[in-house]
Amino acid sequence: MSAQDHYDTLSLQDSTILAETFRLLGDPSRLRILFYCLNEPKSVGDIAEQLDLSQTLVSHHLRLLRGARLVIGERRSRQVFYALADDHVRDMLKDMVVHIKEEEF
Amino acid sequence: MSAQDHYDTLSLQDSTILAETFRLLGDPSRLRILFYCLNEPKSVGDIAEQLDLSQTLVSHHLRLLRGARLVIGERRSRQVFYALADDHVRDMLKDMVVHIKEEEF
DNA sequence: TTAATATATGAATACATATTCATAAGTTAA
DNA sequence: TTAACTTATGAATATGTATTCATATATTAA
Repeated sequence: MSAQDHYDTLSLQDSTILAETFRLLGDPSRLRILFYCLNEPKSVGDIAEQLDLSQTLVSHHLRLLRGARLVIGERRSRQVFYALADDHVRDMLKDMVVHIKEEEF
Repeated sequence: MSAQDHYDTLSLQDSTILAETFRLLGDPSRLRILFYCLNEPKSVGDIAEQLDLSQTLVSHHLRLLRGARLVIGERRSRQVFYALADDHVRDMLKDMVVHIKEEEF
């Protein structure tokens, strides 16, 4: 993106794409899943157990996150390990936490 | 936030707060409103006209955004001008666009 | 005051979605 | 093969929410 590009007009299409990502981040369970997988891949069962969510629910959420390319899954024998899709997603999440924590409530 | 703090565990409370913000950003109309007000305050009627949204709908969305302290409104005689609440919100939105645009789809 | 303009609010509706339950599908061990 | 383990999927439900309509509130002009 060049320096002269501006952000103040968001096309209908761009806003829809961007909103879709935000919408997926707008659920506490999904956010916790993403942050739990932030640094290293985690298995579905591990996620469910550590975050105290049902295995079924975790699977459903992971499917949505996969569809938006926020995570990728890799099968290792019986288990499937999920990780953030790339560093952009990782940095984005870290940035968001910084921004949120900087707000005084 | 100090350097030794980590991001990989998001408490239930933190995830709820963070998700609430993301959820609000996860709507195309609200996103467009926020970006339209990114650089200078805009009146409700101006927003509605330029984004082709009903005045009522814009008001409803602005109320939600106000509630989350993402925007602030200032009355100038008959009109009310809305602006982003602070630079954190502004930077956050700009960062997100950069991240999204960097993804190759 | 009344009229006109600008914004906000409450109710109603239609649609989306988070969660649970039951069960299927994939993988490994016996 | 069967059995155990792990993950995914489809249906059902209950809750949430974006949008519209009608109307109220606030401000200014006449």
